[in-house]
Amino acid sequence: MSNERYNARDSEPRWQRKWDDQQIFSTRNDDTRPKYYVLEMFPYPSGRIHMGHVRNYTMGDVVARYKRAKGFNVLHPMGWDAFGMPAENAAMANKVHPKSWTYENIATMRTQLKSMGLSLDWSREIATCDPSYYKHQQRMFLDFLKAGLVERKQSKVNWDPVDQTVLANEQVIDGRGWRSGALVEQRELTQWFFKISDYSEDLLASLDRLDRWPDKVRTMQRNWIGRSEGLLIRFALDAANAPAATSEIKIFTTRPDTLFGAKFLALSPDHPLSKELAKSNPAVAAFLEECSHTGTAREAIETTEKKGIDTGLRVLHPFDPDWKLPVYVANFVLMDYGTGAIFGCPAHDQRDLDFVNVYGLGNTPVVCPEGQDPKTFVITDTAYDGDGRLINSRFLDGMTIAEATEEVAKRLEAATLGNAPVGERQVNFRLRDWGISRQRYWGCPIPIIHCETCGVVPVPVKDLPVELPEDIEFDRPGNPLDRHASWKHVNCPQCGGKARRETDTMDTFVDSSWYFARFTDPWNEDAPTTRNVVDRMLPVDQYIGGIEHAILHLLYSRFFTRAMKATGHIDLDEPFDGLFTQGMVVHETYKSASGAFVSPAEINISHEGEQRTAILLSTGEPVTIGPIEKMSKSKRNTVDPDDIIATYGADTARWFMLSDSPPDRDVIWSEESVQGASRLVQRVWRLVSAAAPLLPPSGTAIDNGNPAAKALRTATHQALADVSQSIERLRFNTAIAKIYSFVGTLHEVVDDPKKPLANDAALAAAAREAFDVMVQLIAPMTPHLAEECWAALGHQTLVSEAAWPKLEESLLVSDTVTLPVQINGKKRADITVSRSAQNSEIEAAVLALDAVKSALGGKPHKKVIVVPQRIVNVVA
RNA sequence: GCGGACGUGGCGGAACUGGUAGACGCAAGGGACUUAAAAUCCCUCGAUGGCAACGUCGUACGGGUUCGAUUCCCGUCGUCCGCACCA
Repeated sequence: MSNERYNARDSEPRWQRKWDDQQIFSTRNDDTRPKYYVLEMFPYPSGRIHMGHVRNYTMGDVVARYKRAKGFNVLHPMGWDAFGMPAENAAMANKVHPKSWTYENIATMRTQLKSMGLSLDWSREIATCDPSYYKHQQRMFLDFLKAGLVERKQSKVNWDPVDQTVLANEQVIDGRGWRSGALVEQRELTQWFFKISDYSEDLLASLDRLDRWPDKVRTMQRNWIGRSEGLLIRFALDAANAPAATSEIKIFTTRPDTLFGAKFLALSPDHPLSKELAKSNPAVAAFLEECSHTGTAREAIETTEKKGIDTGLRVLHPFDPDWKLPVYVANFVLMDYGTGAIFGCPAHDQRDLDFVNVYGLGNTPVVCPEGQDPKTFVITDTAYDGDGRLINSRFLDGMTIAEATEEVAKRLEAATLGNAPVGERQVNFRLRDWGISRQRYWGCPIPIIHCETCGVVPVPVKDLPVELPEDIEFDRPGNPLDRHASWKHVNCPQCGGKARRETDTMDTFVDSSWYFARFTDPWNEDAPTTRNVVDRMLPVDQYIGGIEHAILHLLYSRFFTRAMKATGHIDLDEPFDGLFTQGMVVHETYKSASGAFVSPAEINISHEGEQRTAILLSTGEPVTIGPIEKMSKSKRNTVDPDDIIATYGADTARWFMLSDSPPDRDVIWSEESVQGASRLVQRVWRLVSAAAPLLPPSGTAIDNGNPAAKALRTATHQALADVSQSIERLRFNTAIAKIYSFVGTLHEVVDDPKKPLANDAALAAAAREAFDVMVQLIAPMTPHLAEECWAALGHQTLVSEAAWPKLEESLLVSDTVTLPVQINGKKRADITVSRSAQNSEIEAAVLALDAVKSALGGKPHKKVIVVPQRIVNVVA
């Protein structure tokens, strides 16, 4: 065999140039073949690509290359999610302009991505920070505004004191900013909102149809949208001490059946009535003040006791005007869910029970578990929220929860208070509107002008884009746009008078909510989309990215697509037909004796039997091998893709990323496994080099009558079938395993000491087919190696442009089939029978087997189960 | 607390809708080639008993359904993820 090693460093740039020169990956919008849109979540240009990118883009590239070979018009673009805080932080720290910082990073990362050999259409590259992109985003903002999908309102917002900006609910994790990690504060600000809640019902219901999404993501979105059905009940205030302007309190409940167990009503501290009462009641005012200091962090919520204050108000029970309930303000009632007020049924709600146990209001059980004697059913410290039948509830007694719920709803719908019904069925959602205002410079300006006389005035479309000024200072915290000397001072487009620009910019999640649509025609300067193009190229057929976007980005994009539909920019509801969430790249951690983390490049690992020990290369001191964790700079367990590509080549990195773990699970990066991948690359090259001179031209007729040739063909087409199916299902690790096996088979053929390839024309012809197919099978994963092998096999074309081999299914079916024979479920023998054998024939043949006879020991068998083409089981 | 996923050799993992458990890779051990090393090639590799043929056990644990269970059902334990005072 050839001793010449495959030289990735020489080969890879050569093939990349060739693909580039021939523009084979640029996609034409007028191509009439069926389209297939493959998209990986576009990167934030942080500086350099990391292994997570390598994994993500390799997976997408395999799908893109495979679908291209299968004859689809594949759209596989790349761009940059280029606005965001880090650019401003860099500006503050290093005195570089966010724009130049961003574009320099893009240039670096583009070069890195190109060195991976991705089949991307770079002619469609976009950066969201480019005015040619955000111009259209501003246009859509104005369209959404006109369509009533944008709202400006004062609201309590999550304020990140470190980044000095507002955060959406989705961006607050455990009470902390998702980026800064700072404890989030509550502030009252006037903000722009996208009315995502208009689509709550649709966003929820449509999840059922997204059957090519992971269940996990759908479940997370369902929980986030949080639909619950219940009853809105209006409680009349006891006129004796009701405030002048108020005669009722509205509450929302999902348990109207427990109405006879009510002990109190409770208002949120933020409820308008609470605030009203505070004006004349110092005790209430003091309580509200106390509540405003309670944190929103999870720990604060868990440890805060249930507290309240009796307002002195009383309400009348809807079914009994003589039954009066006290009205409290309570710290555990949320203003932004339901009506901001509840009725408390302590026996069947733990929070209510904790509350009454503090204030001594008692409880009355009204739902009794089946089989329990109502007379002995007592609630003390644990509320009962299970099934049962109603007790202590007058006309509801004996009903199930569902029956009682329905009965209460019916009666209260029929009853009136003033001239409106007392009860009203209502559906509530947890999902809030999406606050998009950010007090930052490096974002898309909100195209609005505030005029003293005209109020809020949209920037006329002809004046778009509203461009960011470039002369900007980052010497102080806060929004630099607001401090700019001239930028915000403009004339009102309506009256011409003095006016002020909106200085807030949009949340960067707006930028990424429609980029997939822009990729379909990034050249259109007049509109965000070109309708006859976007409607044909979308939806994205396969979207690939990290699970961390399960709610934020994926929910926003689903909303944005609907809003674009409502404003005529697209005809589509769901942007992503198939979604795949890939796992992380993780690595061992290492610590020196001093306890500091050490990077993998600084150490050497040696084996003593199964023991692994590590030492520091520089000093020889021992290093502790720590747990496997997500690659991160702080743990110093990162591996730079550039180093790997320089040492082993992009194909090795790609192959490794696909091989070890299922793509949705974490993959452990290890030096040994990378070397395994590298071995495969070299092995394929050696094999092809050795075989090429012995093979007849492609297309040479094969004599299937030759048993060795037939066997090889069967192996070839089995591999083709298995690998194709694995790629279709995104099971890259099993595709890789099949390729390893098939390469092993080819190795046996080439390495056979009898050298039949040189002497057996039929086998050589079958081997030609086998090698051609093998190279095509590896082409989506290791495209450079595949091109090199394809050329070595005498092809004048590019394997990247070759059609996927045609499967000959007849080769996969043999005349005979070997069935395992079990006795009582344990395998004892094999039997080879004709494929068309009748069950009775098989049964007789099996019973005649020596192994079966001896296992039965002369005793009769009970029965024989024959599963055709699968297995035979003898029941003794 | 609620919801979801998962638990298979020394390790990553495979096993289509219940049908030969451990494919493929990594690590390890033995051997060939070499002056030597690297590279490459061959063999072994779940546990246990046996010289061997072969047998027994084995997919977190305990039950169940079935001719047959890693797969389905019930319970227990553990790990991970998401949400969380949502009425």
